Amino acid sequence: MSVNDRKMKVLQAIVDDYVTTNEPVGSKSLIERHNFPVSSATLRNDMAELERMGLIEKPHTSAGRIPSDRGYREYVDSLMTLDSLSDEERIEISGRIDESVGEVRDLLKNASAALSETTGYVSLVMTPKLAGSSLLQLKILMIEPGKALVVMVLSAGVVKDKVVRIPNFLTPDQLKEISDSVEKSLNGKPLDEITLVTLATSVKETRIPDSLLNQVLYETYTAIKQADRLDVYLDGEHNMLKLPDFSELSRARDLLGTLSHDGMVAGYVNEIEKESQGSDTYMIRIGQEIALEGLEDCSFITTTYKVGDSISGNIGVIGPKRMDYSKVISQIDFVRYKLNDVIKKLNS
Amino acid sequence: MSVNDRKMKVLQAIVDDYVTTNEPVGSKSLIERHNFPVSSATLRNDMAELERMGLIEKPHTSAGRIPSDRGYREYVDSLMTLDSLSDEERIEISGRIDESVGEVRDLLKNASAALSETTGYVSLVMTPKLAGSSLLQLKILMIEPGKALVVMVLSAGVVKDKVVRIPNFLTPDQLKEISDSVEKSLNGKPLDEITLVTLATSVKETRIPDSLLNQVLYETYTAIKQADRLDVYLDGEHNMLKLPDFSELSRARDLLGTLSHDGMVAGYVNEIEKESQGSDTYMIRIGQEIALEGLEDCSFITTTYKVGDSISGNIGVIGPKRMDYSKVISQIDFVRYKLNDVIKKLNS
DNA sequence: AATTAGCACTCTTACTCTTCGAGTGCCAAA
DNA sequence: TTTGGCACTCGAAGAGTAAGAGTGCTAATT
Repeated sequence: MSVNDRKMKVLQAIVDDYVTTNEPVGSKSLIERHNFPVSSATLRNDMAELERMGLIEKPHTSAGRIPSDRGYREYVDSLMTLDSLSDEERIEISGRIDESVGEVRDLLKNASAALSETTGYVSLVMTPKLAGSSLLQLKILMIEPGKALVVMVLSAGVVKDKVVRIPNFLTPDQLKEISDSVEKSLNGKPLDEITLVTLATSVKETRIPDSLLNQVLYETYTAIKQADRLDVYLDGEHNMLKLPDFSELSRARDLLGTLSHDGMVAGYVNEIEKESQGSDTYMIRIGQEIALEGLEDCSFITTTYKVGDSISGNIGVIGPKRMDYSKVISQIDFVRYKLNDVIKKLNS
Repeated sequence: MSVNDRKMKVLQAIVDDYVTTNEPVGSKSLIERHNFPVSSATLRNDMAELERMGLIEKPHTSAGRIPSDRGYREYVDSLMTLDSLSDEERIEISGRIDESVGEVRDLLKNASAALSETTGYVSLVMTPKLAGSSLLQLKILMIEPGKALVVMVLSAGVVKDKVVRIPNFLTPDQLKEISDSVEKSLNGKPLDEITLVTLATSVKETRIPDSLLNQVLYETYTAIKQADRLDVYLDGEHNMLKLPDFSELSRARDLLGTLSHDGMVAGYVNEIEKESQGSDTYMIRIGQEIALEGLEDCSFITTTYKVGDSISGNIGVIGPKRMDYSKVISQIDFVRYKLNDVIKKLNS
């Protein structure tokens, strides 16, 4: 084993130990726990070298070493060995997700709950990004005078709807006329290409007064725009309070404060997804790499789940930097697998 | 002023001071801050008496006094003077709630956000209890072969719907036949009186094979049952970490742990609502009175908002026992007023 | 050149001791 | 019933100390 190889083994051992014990690891305990065929003095030299390389650091002069952000990065990129889930965990997760009755919302919520529970960290599940999907059907149904339901069927079988207000004296027949011509002209159009103008030009020959028509079209438009809204299901925030990493109240406060703005988190996920487009399946951000206040001591692992061919949503975990990356990744992976599976069945 | 009156004034002053300073209040500072026309020694006697009565207590021998749960109770029931909201607060809350676009879900979420933000505590908004409301309309619409949308219009104008699966080869005409007869027989029925049997007997003369029919009826049934599900919007949990009352991590952990089970909280609200049925508009639980783990140092104030005549939902705040009750109550009151208002407009 | 033993040095953590002061209870006088 | 006075209690805060884990460096060894 070359000297360089050993240094990497040392880094790996430091990460592993620190992750489990949450204590800065010193040369002596390193020897004890792992069987390096060298003395502690040699490890001290190696560690000094690793520190020069910026992979580990000391909290203070006379303490052991902890991995730096770059150290974790090296670990995640090159040193980590992926392991697989235990059967109990699979069963636990499967159970949680299978118990969702019907609604996609429940499904995603349950997936998030399952993920936060098995990891013991914060989980994140976002609704699928529908902006790119297209409109297969659109129906406007009269509920009662003045009130209608806009029902949209999107590609990949997603159904969205919204109650809208319409002029009181609009008759069901008139509404049907509008509905039919709107559907005809929008059929197959990607959601993000639909504008108020598209809608307005879609209904041409009609005896319905413009003012009435416009109100209906406007409401329909808002319904369409609202359909592709991203919802975020964060779960397990309170888990963070159990971690020694956040035993300082101020850290916990900052973290939970930021997490409570789920829009911010969602925005960030979209951002990093854009950046790392097409590269790895898993997007891992470590410590300072995360551009969110209060998450400096966290790592953020996200990936995507699929709804049909072109539509996907995000799923991920926010935990302490000091986490068992390999385990968490396999946990996310299984949840994602189950999610894909259940959604496929749901839509088939 | 009789001696007894003064004792109550003293209690009031102690609560007021303790709420603002979070320090046990002693006889001397009491004299300084309020102008009692007596000496500190007299107050000491009064305080000893109040302690004998179980209204205040000492954290330790040589400290000032803090209100006991019973002390807070006395304060809330008899001593508190209600004050009203500042204009800024009204505007702030109004803005937050008015910005909700259309969906009831958004409205309730925003109301909850507004409430947690203005109080600085945890807010709770529950969806209206629909169990008692009745079914005005029910339509089952074919979306595509094998998939249908069940749309329900309930009393008070609430619209609920759910995508359900139906047999693949069921034709739109057959579905319409089922839909029409179901609607006819269920029209006006309270939700909680509808059972699978009711449904089954509603469709009698038909040429549709039983097996197909039953699947549709069963799915419709689950859609109806799901309609009256209670959702809970808790917000501002992280606010509790800012309070000195929860600077002990373990308390904060227990509290947030319990709050994360929003089903538990919802269940508790339903329970206390049942108990205090018909009494006050506001239900206030203080400290140990709250039968939820981790909320021993909290108070829980709830009230109801209205959707139409007979339907109502719950809204409330969970904060530290040591809160400005009068202020929080007026804040809840205003949010509730706005909520009632917006909902009325939405349904009109 | 790489490894090792040894040793002086550093820095945190935990504990003890002390002091300070706010607050109390109670007594005797008004 | 109220008040001044006083001894007493107890927590909070600060200082000092000892223990221990870990380091870096030097000189010897392989």
